[in-house]
Amino acid sequence: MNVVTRFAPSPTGFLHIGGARTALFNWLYARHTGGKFLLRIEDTDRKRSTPEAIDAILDGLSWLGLDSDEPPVYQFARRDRHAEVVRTLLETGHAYRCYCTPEELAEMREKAKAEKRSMRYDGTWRDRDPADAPAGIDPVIRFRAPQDGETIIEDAVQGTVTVANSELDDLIMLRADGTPTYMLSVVVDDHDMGITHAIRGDDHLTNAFRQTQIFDALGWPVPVYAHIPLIHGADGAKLSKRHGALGVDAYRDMGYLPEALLNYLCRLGWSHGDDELFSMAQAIEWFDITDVNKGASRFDFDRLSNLNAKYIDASDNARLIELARPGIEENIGKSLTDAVRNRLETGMDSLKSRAETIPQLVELSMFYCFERPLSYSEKADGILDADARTRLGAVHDVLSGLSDWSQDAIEEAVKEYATSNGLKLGLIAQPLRAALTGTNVSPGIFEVAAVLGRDESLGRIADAASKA
RNA sequence: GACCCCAUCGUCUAGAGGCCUAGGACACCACUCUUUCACAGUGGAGACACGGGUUCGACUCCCGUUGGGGUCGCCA
Repeated sequence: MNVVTRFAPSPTGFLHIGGARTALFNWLYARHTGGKFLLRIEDTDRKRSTPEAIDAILDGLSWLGLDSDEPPVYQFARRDRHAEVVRTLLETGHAYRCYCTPEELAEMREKAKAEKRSMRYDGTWRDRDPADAPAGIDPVIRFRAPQDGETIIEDAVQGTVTVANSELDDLIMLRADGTPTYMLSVVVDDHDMGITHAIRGDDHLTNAFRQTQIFDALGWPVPVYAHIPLIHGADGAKLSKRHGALGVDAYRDMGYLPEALLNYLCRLGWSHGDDELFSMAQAIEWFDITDVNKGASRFDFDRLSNLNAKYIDASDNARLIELARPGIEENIGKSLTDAVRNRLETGMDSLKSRAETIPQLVELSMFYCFERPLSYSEKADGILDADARTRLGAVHDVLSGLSDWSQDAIEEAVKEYATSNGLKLGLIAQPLRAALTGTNVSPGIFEVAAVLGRDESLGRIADAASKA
């Protein structure tokens, strides 16, 4: 079988993290099987669908590299086809017109709630004579659902799930204004697009029963359903903005790399033995939809950050500088000079192993970018007491005499000075760090001095030595 | 409330009846490395929700309880 999967978001907001994972699993499964991955924008709700949301979703997918094999299908554009299918259903007796008003339905709902039942359309118009139709009311068209027996779905993730048909009511397929509803459109589009596997969130599980019934009424084959568990927040409750239900663009802005997010998302509800860090190429090779877990998992920023740190460390320096540049330039209020860029390029190797996110990388890099005189952090300020400043003055003199400004030469000179004066290296290294970086946290101080260059280093040391 | 689904360390998970003295990763704690901070390395603490079955033997199978989640729109 040629596998065809799809991601079918409704464009009512950004591409959130759960949607991203749904897209990822569909994409992985299609790539794994050599099938196709399609995209369908479910924009039949005209009131809530926006072009901005469509762009946000498309941007999010492309940032993650979840490319679809064909241009997206816009569901609303297919409304005539949907209406046509409803007409067929009407002709074959699988559908009927219902003249209940929204108010009457609301009443029904209220009553059901009061009686602690779930709301089910009572079938008022199911077998009623169309001649009874009240004037002036545009009817909706409902599906004539089977009332006896049960509907079974063989879910690739959830297993066999059965529900009594008496639990399901006659859903609306065509609204009073003639537009199709989701339940009908999905069935028609999945069929017409040749979808073989519908991989989607767990929240659609109950919809699968009704969609199965519609497929059956139409005599169409039902796709393989795979309902993947939802992602919860850190507290186990539904994902809210507070704990991660953000658009993928927010993760980009927070400084996460797409490959880190992808790797993390893969491990939420799916695993390949003990493998934690792997490429999408490996995931494609390993992924199978039947290996997805049934239980919901919680979103954990710590794990994402940990993964992100590894991907940052593995990224090439030019890319990291580009990613950090906007943040750096905002801090220094101007664009990067070549001199600064050079420092970043040589210093990046030891900078990047310290950062979990791009903003952290920016923060760690700033001391290479600021111009003299540096401002000192509270801790750096504390380190630079009178004694330290005196020692710095002496170190300045020693280093001024160096003919070779290499990391090794600087280290050797400083160490020699320390030993000959009976000073612990820390008493010099820490003030040196404060002087050169304005902070108390940085890569190795001799490396920093080497990267900064002779003039800049000496200048910064002199600044600190003479500071008030 | 009704229906459906789920249940291994705090979190993500490995585990397809004996391989389990339940493994790995994140987080946490200690130590090593680094006279900083990280990275890395070593070690530690930490779980099969509960109760019944089935079986010679259950984390693994069945039932129930509890807990969690989803759905119940002329939204998708």
